Amino acid sequence: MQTQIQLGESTAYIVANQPMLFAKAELKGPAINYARNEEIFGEGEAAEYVYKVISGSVRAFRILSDGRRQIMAFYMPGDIFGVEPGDDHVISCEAISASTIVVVKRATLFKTAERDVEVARGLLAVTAAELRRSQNHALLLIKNAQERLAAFILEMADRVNRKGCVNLPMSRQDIADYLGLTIETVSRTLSQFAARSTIELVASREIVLRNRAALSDLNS
Amino acid sequence: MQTQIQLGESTAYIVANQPMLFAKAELKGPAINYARNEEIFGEGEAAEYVYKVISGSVRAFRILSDGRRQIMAFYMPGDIFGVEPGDDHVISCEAISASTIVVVKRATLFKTAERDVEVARGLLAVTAAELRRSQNHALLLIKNAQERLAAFILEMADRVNRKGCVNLPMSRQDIADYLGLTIETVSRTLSQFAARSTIELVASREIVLRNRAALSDLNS
DNA sequence: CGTCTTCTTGAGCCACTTCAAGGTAAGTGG
DNA sequence: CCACTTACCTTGAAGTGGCTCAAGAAGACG
Repeated sequence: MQTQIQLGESTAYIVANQPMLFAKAELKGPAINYARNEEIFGEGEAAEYVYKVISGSVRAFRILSDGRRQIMAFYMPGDIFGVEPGDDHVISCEAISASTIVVVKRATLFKTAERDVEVARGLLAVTAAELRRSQNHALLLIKNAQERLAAFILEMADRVNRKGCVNLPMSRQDIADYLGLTIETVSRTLSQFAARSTIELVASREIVLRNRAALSDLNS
Repeated sequence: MQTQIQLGESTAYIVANQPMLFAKAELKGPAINYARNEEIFGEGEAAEYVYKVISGSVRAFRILSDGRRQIMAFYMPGDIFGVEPGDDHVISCEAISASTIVVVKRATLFKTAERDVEVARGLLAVTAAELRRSQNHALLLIKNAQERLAAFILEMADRVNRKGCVNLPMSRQDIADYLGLTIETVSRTLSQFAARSTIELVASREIVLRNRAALSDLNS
């Protein structure tokens, strides 16, 4: 099993054993269902669990004092999240759509890592993948609107690809908060892409890539 | 020993054993001197070593195809850098000023981590600290120019504080590339802060904080 | 069918960028 | 020690990309 990580225009694969974290019998936990927009954990709460998306999707975010929201990441089926360095969560997570999520006690995981090298490696791999993701995100935030959306569409196409049709679980507001733009700019830029046949807006949350090269060019 | 990490307005301490990574006899490596602007490693190179700043300072950055540069982090004495998940560096590092840096073979470190839980924990702590740093950086990039500079000054004040006088090793261009602004906006904003006595510009790279509360207010 | 949410589109505005010029500091060679 | 060079920093004026404000369209759902 491999974990895919975006590196600018190229795509690198690191042999990550993240799934192993949840493969060991002792690390199996219950699957929990979350409703649309339900909070999974909030900023400031004790980080008691580690999570894995089975179905649905999740947004991880932070809120500034004046209400601005920065979405740090989206998690799709197969992704692990909630691994944080400190004892408390500094980010919040919510289900974007109705989701099934496996939870594992963090303490158990860390204790197992002390004696099981595989689990320790897995923990490091998860954290490292998260770091890479965050660094790519920071790189995205210095680009202009078109470039940000191109990067976003390509990222999503890689992650939820179904025969060329990209199905977005999140709203325009979620996309805007992820890309550091306003909802209007997101909408306008997608319309521009559609106007020049770079993409096709089948539905507001369903995109077909018509000209991947044009998007890649924008993705520096 | 503890590692300090910025979390918006509050400051959290995690019991990180990063120094342990370099405390073990077997992990000691040679100290190397780098000249101003000398490359320590470049994007695409094999990640053979892990580094620790003894004196001087370092910038870690990525370059987009059109030449835009994003500085991901600055490293000061005591900071460890170069720990990357993959086998190749995806970022580049250069000495900002003449610097002394200890280097340790990555392979040795990873091998030691297999049997020494302390070292494994240290590796995880370094990576996690880097993740936190990167996430805070991403949060910074959605703010306006004043807020970004306030955050930057406070971060530097915490890291290189010498009796209220903050000595910046990096140029305005470095600051601009770190904050996702232009050099002119950085200069103008600092002048604004000085005009309203929030800071004092003793020299272009020497700042005295006159009104920390005003900066904290801007730092959400 | 009506209500609520989400998305799109338009017009004007503003924060930051771009372009341009001048100032300051440090180093160098005569 | 001083002219000269070079790198770096500051400030001004004009331009612009994305934001704000506003209104309407398209879905989703009971």
